[in-house]
Amino acid sequence: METSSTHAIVSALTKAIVEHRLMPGSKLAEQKLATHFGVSRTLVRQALFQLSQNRLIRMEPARGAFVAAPSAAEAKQVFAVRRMLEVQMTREFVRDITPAKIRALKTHTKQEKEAVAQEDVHGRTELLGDFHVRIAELMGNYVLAQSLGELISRCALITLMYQSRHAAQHSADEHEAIVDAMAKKDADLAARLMEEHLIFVENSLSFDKKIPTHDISLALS
Amino acid sequence: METSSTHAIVSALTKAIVEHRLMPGSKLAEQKLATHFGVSRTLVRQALFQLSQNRLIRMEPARGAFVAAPSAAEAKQVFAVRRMLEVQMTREFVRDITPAKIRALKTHTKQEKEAVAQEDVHGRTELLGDFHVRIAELMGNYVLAQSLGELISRCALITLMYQSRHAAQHSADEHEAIVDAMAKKDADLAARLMEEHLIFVENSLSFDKKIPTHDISLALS
DNA sequence: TCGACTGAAAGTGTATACACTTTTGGCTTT
DNA sequence: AAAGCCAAAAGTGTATACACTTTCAGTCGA
Repeated sequence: METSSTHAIVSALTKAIVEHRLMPGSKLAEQKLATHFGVSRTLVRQALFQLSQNRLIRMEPARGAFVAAPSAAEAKQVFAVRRMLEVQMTREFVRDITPAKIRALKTHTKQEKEAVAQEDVHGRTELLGDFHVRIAELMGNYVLAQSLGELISRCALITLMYQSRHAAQHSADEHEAIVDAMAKKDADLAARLMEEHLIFVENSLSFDKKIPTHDISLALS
Repeated sequence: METSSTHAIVSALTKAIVEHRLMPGSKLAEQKLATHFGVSRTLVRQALFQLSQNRLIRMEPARGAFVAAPSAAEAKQVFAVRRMLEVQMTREFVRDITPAKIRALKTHTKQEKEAVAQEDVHGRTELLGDFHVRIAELMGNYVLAQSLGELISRCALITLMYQSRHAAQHSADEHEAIVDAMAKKDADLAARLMEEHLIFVENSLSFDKKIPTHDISLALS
């Protein structure tokens, strides 16, 4: 099993949703998606099921699939989980840190700054999210990396936090400060900075904008 | 969408896998499952896809689905994530604790002890896992509760930790000690006990036993 | 006797068919 | 003109069909 067609559809839709090309509430009609991707509804349905498990879409009986629009309460819960996970992760990362790992993170933050400077909105959004996943990967804990990745996707869906250049710059700076604390092997400081960073990101949530895109083909092309 | 037939199949298979009625490596043939549940392969496939996302089964292209047999490395990663999450969860739980929540947990540990005393293997396994999820639910964080639930299912798949009456008794005792520390609002102690508890459980992992059950109907009936 | 071929059986992967539900647009009625 | 109603269109839910891959038993050859 494990067809790669389905995976391609999931990836394309995930990207579109996370990048807000498909807005929360948009309907995802199976036949339209099937035609767009050149496959049958069967594969589209598999992809939609997968996305609904990741909470990126919501499926209503006999009504179809819609891009999820998480409530403020749910957003707070997701961020609370991220804080629990990432504060401890930061501590444990510092415990087994190596020069190579520090270099890897510094390379990453450098890329972030470049993306911010160049107004590369797509690139920077992805990089800023990946920073957190990257730490998990460098620890060698891929279970953690995957779980975090899902939580972060869910966050990206509900926040427009990185939309403003200013917020992105702020996040990139905080990432840099975290890496500096890590390099000094100051676990307490790094953990505290990580917590404050996540609180900052959470506070930049905005729940008021809703401009649904209904044109699936446009959003995916 | 969101058929309840599929959900019933997922639940039945999850239960069978977690309870080790279906052993790691067992093949899950679609037509056999379809016949067993009285549905078409379509619904079975949906259920299998869902289970593969939860990492309870593994799907190989054109070869089919098999009950997952996580490696020792993966098991360690899962437990590492649980520790990160639950130690912090314990702290935050104590912060907003109420008498009602303490009562709820005490009721739970009481049930655990009864199940242990009565040698109710199924009941105690479920209760011992649910203790951790219960804390998340009492915090009102259902995102956390769901994530933890998945991690715990994955643990149950790879451990036979609760199989021995002794280990179960030990876990139940540790749960009680954690609740006592929580009741005293001693967050540090509760968090430390939770960490030690998870380390104990992890250390009681056993990777040597493998007695595959291939008879699906028998395991599910 | 053992290993390599072969063809049938079993099983997976995708598409399609069809029943049933929701949606929609126009028509009637007030 | 607005609200309600009905039929057609669109869409979802499940089953089935069929092509292709893997598995396996039996046979042949060394």
